[in-house]
Amino acid sequence: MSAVKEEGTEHRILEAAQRVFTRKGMAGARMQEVADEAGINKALLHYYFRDKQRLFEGVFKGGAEKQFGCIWDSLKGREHLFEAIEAFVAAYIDRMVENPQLPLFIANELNRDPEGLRAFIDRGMESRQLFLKLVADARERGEIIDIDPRELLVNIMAMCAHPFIARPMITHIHGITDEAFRRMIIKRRKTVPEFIIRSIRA
Amino acid sequence: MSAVKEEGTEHRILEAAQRVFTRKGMAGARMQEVADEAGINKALLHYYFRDKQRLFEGVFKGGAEKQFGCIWDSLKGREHLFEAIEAFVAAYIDRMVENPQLPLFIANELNRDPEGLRAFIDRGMESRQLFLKLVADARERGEIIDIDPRELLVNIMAMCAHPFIARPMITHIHGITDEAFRRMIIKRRKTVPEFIIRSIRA
DNA sequence: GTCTATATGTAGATAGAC
DNA sequence: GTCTATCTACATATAGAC
Repeated sequence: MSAVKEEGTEHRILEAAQRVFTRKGMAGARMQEVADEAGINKALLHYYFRDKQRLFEGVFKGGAEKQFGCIWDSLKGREHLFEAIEAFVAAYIDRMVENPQLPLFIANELNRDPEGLRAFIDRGMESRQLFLKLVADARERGEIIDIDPRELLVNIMAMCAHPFIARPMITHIHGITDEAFRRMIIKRRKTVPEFIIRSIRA
Repeated sequence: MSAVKEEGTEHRILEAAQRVFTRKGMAGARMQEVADEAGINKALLHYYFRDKQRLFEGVFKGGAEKQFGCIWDSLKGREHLFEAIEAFVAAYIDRMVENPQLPLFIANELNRDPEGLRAFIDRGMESRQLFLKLVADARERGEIIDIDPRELLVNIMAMCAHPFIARPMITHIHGITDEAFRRMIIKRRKTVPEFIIRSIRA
């Protein structure tokens, strides 16, 4: 029983911490709130994760890093640019739907400590190379116009991530409910790749 | 001299506070840091702005709200969609260049307290209406394809704001310097409207 | 492994001299 | 208007019982 319980508690802590950290950010998060949400007390938090920084890293390694990793992985093995874009956008949006606070959380922590999360970013390097190659190939075949591939990647990620980052602004200014927002996001799995490909097709 | 000095100090405080708040967010910002950066001490901060919350509001009213306001204003008086998009993107990027931390700051505070900043968002309502009308007109004239105008607006804002929000990620993953980043942003004043218009042109 | 109680540090805010 | 010194509150972290 003890082994099971240990895993169970640690897991509950990590899930609670992920929620609190992504809601409030590193600075705004309270250990007490994490403890409450995990159904334990503060002391036990420190028992499992010596201090706040290590708890944060525990969340990041297990959660955010893995989620973003599998977005990049969606590019692996693709041979055609358009197909790669569709897969990437779908993977990106699906992960964000699972954890809508993630993009803002990442943006904040990357801004707070750019060096600390270098390993996280580096995970995407290989896929970035593949993406650049797919763009170059498509360009050579005359399928797309001449465009800076780095800018293209920025645009793609912008259209995937931004709705989640600016969600309160979007729902308010367009006067839509959370449910309507969700439907809009689902639609974007299709409309975003279309939007991008229309723009770059030769 | 005293009147001048009062204005001078209050102004220096607001500028310092804007920098610290946008760097660290509301929760992460320290009154001490604001005081240091303004070249005064904490007590004087509280003399000018009773507490942290009011200091925050002082910064927001005078700075962020005004800056975003003039982005929306760039749409006023436009009669053609493409021209409006070009003006909007240029205004958006120019304001962000002046204050690169602003988008992340806004995103955070909107997320923290959606109701509190309602007035801020509402400032854009009028221009939003105009934008929707310009899209409808262009659609009627058969100049653009059939697209959800709200999604279009989301895409435009995404491409303007996201580079600033994800800046550490972009510079690191593409291995570019801050100077190269700046050049990329300047280029985007032109390339983003082109990208968008290519995508929606009938 | 989990709790209660407590120590320690720090940030926001005030008092009061000049 | 500006400062030094101080109070208070709260968050992180630890000690120690069970």
